[in-house]
Amino acid sequence: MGADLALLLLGGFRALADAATAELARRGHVDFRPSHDFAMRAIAAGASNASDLARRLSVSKQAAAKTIALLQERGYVARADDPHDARRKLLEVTPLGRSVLREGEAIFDELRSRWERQIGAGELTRLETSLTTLLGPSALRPDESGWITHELDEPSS
Amino acid sequence: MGADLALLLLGGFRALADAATAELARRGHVDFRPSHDFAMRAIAAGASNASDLARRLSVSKQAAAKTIALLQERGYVARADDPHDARRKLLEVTPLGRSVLREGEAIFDELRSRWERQIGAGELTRLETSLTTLLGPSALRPDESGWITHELDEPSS
DNA sequence: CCTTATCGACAACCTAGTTGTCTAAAGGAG
DNA sequence: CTCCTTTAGACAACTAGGTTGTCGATAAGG
Repeated sequence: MGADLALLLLGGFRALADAATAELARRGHVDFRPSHDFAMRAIAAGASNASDLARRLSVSKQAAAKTIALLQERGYVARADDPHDARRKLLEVTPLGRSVLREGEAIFDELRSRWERQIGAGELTRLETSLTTLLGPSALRPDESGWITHELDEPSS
Repeated sequence: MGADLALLLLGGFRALADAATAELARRGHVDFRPSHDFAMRAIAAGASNASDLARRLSVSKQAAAKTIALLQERGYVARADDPHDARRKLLEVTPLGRSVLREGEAIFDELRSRWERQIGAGELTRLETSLTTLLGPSALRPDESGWITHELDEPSS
């Protein structure tokens, strides 16, 4: 049935995202969600102020500002005055921010390896190839292609 | 990279869910989201009151009550007094509710066929088999296995 | 009969968004 | 150099979809 396909895809994402969130929490990054990761990556990739970040994430400036405030509060990004434009506040990823990004990548890689061991490297590559064909390569660039997720709930975990 | 896998799965779900939501809207069911569908199916499957629905969806009674209020307001479910228990309000799926469920199924089936034409029936079955292996069969029963999604955003669409 | 459990409603709050309004600063046209 | 427009970011007020805690009414069991 068609709906089952959607459920499988969602279930797959949630399994990975929940496991990653839980593992990050275990390592001290409590409540660091996928959307925070997206935002951090956009900042690391060059979004140097709130308005720019908003554009890259395709959300309102206000939503971006709230995310920045949260990331700043937790020490993942820092804001400084822009010497060339008094309106702007320059965004910067802190060492803590860089470490959470690195750890996030490592965790996802580890989760992928786990799946590889379960169904085989070939089968997993095949799955990725199929999905890439279906979605187009733009699916991998959320911060440039104009979609962003709402947060997915933490289950009982 | 591991994170890409997660993005592909999320992208796949979103592609299906957004297309289905848009198509339902086109057919007159405006703002009918996946979570409404989950709730309706749980009711159709026997959740006959708010507390029961809450348990099946693994959310609080209050969250279930809000969803019911919305579905009732739009005419998808009806509530009547329970003759055997004055505390309960019996939930019932209206003809309109049944029709939206039928249409939802048909739309998802059609979307799946479209994917089948793109990558081939064998490849799609393979993808579903892999995901089922990875997630276990419980992934297909969201209303019984204890997870529910937050809503996913409508993108620019 | 009385205690305990359950149903559904209420108020208050959280998170992650939205739009609209506003000030201050930047920058281009004349 | 001065206007006019654009931009950055902050504020308030709102929405959706959740949460917890409280409460009154009803049901059910010792």
